[in-house]
Amino acid sequence: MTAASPARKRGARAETPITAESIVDTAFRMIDERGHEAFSMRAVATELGVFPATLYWHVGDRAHLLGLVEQRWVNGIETPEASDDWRTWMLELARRYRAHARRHPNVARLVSVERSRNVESLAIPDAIIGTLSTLGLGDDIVHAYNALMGAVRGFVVLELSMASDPPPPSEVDDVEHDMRGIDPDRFPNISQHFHLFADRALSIWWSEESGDSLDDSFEYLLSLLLDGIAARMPKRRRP
Amino acid sequence: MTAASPARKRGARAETPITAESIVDTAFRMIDERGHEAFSMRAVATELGVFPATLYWHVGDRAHLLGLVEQRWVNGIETPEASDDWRTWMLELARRYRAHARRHPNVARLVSVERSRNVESLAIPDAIIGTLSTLGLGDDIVHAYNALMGAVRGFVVLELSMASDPPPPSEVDDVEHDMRGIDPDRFPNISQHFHLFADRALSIWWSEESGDSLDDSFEYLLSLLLDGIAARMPKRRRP
DNA sequence: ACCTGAACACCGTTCAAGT
DNA sequence: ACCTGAACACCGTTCAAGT
Repeated sequence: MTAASPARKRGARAETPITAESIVDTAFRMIDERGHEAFSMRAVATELGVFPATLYWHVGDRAHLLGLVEQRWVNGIETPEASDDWRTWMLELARRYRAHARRHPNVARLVSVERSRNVESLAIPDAIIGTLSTLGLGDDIVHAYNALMGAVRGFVVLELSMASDPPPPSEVDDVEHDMRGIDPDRFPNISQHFHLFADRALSIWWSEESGDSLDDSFEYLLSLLLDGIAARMPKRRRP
Repeated sequence: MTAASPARKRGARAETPITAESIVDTAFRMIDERGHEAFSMRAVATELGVFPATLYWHVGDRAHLLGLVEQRWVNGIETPEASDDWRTWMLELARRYRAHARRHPNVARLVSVERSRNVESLAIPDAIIGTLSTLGLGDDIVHAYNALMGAVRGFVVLELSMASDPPPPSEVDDVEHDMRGIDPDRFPNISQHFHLFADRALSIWWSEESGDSLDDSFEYLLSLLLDGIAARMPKRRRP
């Protein structure tokens, strides 16, 4: 039986008509549930019961489809309602961003490495710039923006790249063993502070369950960033 | 003529013997010079004049080869000599890291997204922990480490993902046009501050030449991070 | 120990041809 | 306008067989 080929006549329409939306839907779900390795144009087509070429008619090529998946992903992030305190607003946005990324780690990771220029996903940048523009930073506003954006998104990407590329369960003990057995002569400092860093730090990490262990580090990073920006605001400003 | 298949007898040795090192060498160079799309197991094999299976004997599979490429890449970063001022040391390391990444953007980007658990590439983490451990941060040392690591590496990854996935020259004008023509009603803040952000900010970027435009933002980020850590050090410490 | 040669099960993408 | 069916030029990986 040819499960891949839909039992339909040449050129005939599908029972359930294929739309760009249904394709993005399916792609998102496949990546989300089964990881980036499960995603391919052919696999999406098979899942929808059509031939690969059909996708190209509706959404263009693979890169374009991933752009649409990215859009859907960022649209899932709700910008916090305006607040009179810029810090709580920024803090809340950063937390929501990270929470959303951790809710869909496979999607978040794939879209953050494959594409980055998408006019449709500028809602969050715009909101951040809006908030920063009230602080009187002058031309430094662009640096504050880049620093926040790069640090927060970057932190989350790195975190995800560890969490969603876990060693196969069969090897997790080997990795842990390697880590615990690192040469104290080559890596004296890691060895000495191993109890603090073990499975709790970027690059020094192996299990999958320790997912919340970077929560405090993320908060620490945010306080560094926001304190620093606050310190660079002009002392007194007129409304 | 079959340029792909080496003119050699079944089972015969290659003239120039293939080593793991020569394979990593070739893979690094191909990614570096021609981008990640030019890299494949088969392409590396062809370049070396051997059959694909040969690579598997020497370096294992694709993921393992990329791990070796990553090692070679990080080994290219020289840790600064010990300094009595932790800030200048940390600053110098961060600058070298970014400079090295920008020297080999294609490699840096590929290895930072594909693998992240490599016992061989812990030299830099170890050095950072060594420096941080002199500051008296207590258990916060792990958060300082994660914040620095995540922010700095993350910033650079995002920066590279814009620089090394440039729109094809044929489309660069379209992208710029799209950016300049964004709807002021949807994105009022970007529109208002467009002159500051145009081609100088993450997600608001199109050309390839504007590569140095994030230099100042990177320095700004570093000062936020280092100032913040300094402020969290105990006021007076005994030697 | 090291490499060939072939095979397997996939990819993304294009295109003429059908309805 | 929308989809099939087939084709093209690729992948990563495995494995028996050679030297």
